[in-house]
Amino acid sequence: MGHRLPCVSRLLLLDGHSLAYRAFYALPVENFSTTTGQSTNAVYGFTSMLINVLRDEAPTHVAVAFDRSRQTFRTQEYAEYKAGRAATPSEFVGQVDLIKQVLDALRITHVEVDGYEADDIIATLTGQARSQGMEVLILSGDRDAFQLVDDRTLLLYPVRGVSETWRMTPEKVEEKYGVRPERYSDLAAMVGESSDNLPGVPGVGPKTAAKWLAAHGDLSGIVSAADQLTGKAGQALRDHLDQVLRNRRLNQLVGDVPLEVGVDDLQARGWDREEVHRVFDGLEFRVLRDRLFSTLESAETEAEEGIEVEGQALPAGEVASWLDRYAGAGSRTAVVVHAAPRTAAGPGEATAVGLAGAEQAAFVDLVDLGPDDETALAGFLLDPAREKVLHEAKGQVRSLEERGLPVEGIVSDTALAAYLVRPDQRSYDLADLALRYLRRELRLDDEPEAQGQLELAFGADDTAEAAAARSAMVHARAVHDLSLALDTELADDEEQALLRDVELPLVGVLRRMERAGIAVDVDGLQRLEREFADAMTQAQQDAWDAIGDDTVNLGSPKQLQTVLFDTLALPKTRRTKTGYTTDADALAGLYAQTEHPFLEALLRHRDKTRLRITAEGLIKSVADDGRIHTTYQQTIAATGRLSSTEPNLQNIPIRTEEGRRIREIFVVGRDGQGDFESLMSADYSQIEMRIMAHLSGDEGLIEAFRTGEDLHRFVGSRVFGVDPEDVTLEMRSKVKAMSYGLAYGLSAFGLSKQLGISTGEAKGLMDEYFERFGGVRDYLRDVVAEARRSGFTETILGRRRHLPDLVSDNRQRREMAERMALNAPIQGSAADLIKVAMLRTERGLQEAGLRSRMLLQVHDELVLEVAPGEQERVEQVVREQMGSAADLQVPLDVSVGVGRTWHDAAH
DNA sequence: TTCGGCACGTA
DNA sequence: CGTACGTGCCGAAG
Repeated sequence: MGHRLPCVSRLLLLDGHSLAYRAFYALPVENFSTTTGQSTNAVYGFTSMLINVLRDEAPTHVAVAFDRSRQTFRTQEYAEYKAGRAATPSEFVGQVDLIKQVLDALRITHVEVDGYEADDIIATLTGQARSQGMEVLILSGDRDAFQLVDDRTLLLYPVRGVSETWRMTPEKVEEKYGVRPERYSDLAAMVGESSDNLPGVPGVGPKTAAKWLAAHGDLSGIVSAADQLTGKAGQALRDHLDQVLRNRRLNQLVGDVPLEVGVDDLQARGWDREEVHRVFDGLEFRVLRDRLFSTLESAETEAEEGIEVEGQALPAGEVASWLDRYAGAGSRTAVVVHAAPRTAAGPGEATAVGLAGAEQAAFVDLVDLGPDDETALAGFLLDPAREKVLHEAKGQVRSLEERGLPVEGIVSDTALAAYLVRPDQRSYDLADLALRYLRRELRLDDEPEAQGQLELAFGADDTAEAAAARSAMVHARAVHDLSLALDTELADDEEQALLRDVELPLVGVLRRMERAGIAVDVDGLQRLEREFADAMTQAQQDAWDAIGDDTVNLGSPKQLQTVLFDTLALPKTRRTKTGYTTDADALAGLYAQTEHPFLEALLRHRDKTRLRITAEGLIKSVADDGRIHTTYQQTIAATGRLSSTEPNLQNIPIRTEEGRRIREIFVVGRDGQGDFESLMSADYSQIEMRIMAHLSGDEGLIEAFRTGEDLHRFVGSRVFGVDPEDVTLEMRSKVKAMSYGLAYGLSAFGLSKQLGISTGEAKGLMDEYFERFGGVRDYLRDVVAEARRSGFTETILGRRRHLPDLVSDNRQRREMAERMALNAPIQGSAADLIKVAMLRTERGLQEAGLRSRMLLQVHDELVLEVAPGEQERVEQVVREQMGSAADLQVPLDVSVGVGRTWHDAAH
């Protein structure tokens, strides 16, 4: 795709020292060291740049030039050349040798010559390459290299860290400095170069120098005309003429350095895989090694081709024999479903399936399926011994079930597997996965490559049916091959087990929960919606009255800003990208300062609007059975949590009394067998804090949970040094905010903001906390350090999240990744636990022969519908199964409530 | 019509 | 300058 074909030889030259220095100062040294204490930030940054340029530019020849010593002809002429530089930092020492080891492993030539600088070597090789008609790319952070740029010699000049370079063409040099590249050294001689300790002419900057060069051609022209130069700058030049000419001699690169290698010796060779592993292991560069292998190996592979598939649309009566021959027990068969479009009445019913085994694919039309074929297909789908793989199995199975074809024996879901491999992708689209893991294009329809053998099966008469069959079989082939490829991509046995024992079985649980839905008191909901709407209108009128303007749209932040900060001239709030925030926090702050009635009405309007919209959305979601059926997304949240959509039932209000009223309309309902008795809500108390106690092994926190005392009271007594009974409500709430904040990477600043206290007080609070709970402090520090080393975080069940930004040279991104690394094991382990709890609870209910069923999951809470007479037994199952989902160093506390509505079941 | 930004609900 | 989500509205872009 991106890389060029090597018709013309392309030589890539790197300035090893300047790039290593760039990297050293761009990446925080404290974040890059091996367990033995060797600093590696310069090696990391250099190697990262090297990989990027190899990937993006696909050179045919490569060399890296290094300075050998500071003694060169330049220091002989001018002792102060490059003097005044700070001594080489001790952490940098030794990294250049490590870089050379990396280069050796990659079989990239590096060159250094006594008495010359890297730039001179680069100039010499550039000259040789140009005379042979090669294109040249130079990657250097030294501006002296600008003089080498021409229409076939491009300079990649790093800006901002190690991830961004400017492509310096002659035009770009001229745009930046006002002169062509061949005149850049003349300009630099006058302007000076502080990094080389070459002083410029006082009062002469790039603008003046460029103007003179434009007028007089080059530096010698300027020298000849020096007497005619006007102004102070002209006089200054005359006064410093010797210095300018000396600068010019020094910044002239040497084009004839005696070298032992020639351009032909620099041809890119295959790299030494074993040596790469050895060197990268020693450097503890796991992320970078992955990147190296994936970028360089993909460049080596052939251009992507389409999916090849062999198969046919099965004629009537042939389904059984095809299945026996190509989809027997012990082999793996991909199933891809074509479904009718989803309607208001329900999900789309399956109309056809594509199948693919190891060898052959097939297409089965379900619309006019004969009884024998139906039996054969149904038997195959239901047989757990005949292993099936699907992509996004939940929806596919749902369509098949609608068609009366239940499925058992699913051994992989390619979307779920890909999610476990890389949990923070935006989508797991089949075509994307095929490209990424199979390096195959998932082409459809008129692409001849995808047709292949299929032409034979359908002949020239390419009907719509044939196209559908082809598409289904190509997809099935992709799913089959992907499922094998993804098996090997899963990091280890633990992740395989996570897929097999947790995520895959959960698909069925979620499907049943979605199908069950939750009953709704529609009349009550409509009354509520009206009530909120009326209150909203009233609030709007009050707000308009307060400012004497009934044209302002209170829902428009832009118009609100005009009212607040122009018309009312209130104090400015926190900045956003487009202006000043009007969020509830800021408005409340303004109200506290000014008590302006508009603010009160506006906040009330916000509240009521929100509630009305929530109620309205729920009304729209009620299905014909009087219930709301959410959809759970299993591959969205990078931490491993589920999410809920259409509608989202994981963000139903609970914090305010008014909001809680919405929970009253979620009520106990009935199914085909009759009425249920109640709703039951069971949640883990302080699950994330318990996981933090477990993962950190902090004795204080573990004791807190084992004593069974109120957690925040216990922690408060330690932090404030008082007896538990003397912990005031204020102390408790501060400690509570801090405890939860810690799991998100909260800073003292953030804590102070939230609690409305000074940063100093917040800092003191955190220090005191960490003093008392040192295990937590150590854990939070170590978890980030470990993730930085390995490149990923891990949960209790081995769910990984990769965080390459932990080594970003961009501070914002790096610190964001650090907070993610801190939070992911905690939030993710909690997600692991509740998923296990769901599996066990469903199995427990089933084994106990109970009709009661699970309806909702809200991260740490399960909502169940309890059948008459089953309450006690259901509670026992739920407590037991949720409580034993994992064996932690602290008990898992489950609290249970029961009631007619979700609100009443809260506790 | 599409999309980014804002605001806000939950754990 | 606290993590993870989904949704609705506005207003600028198309």
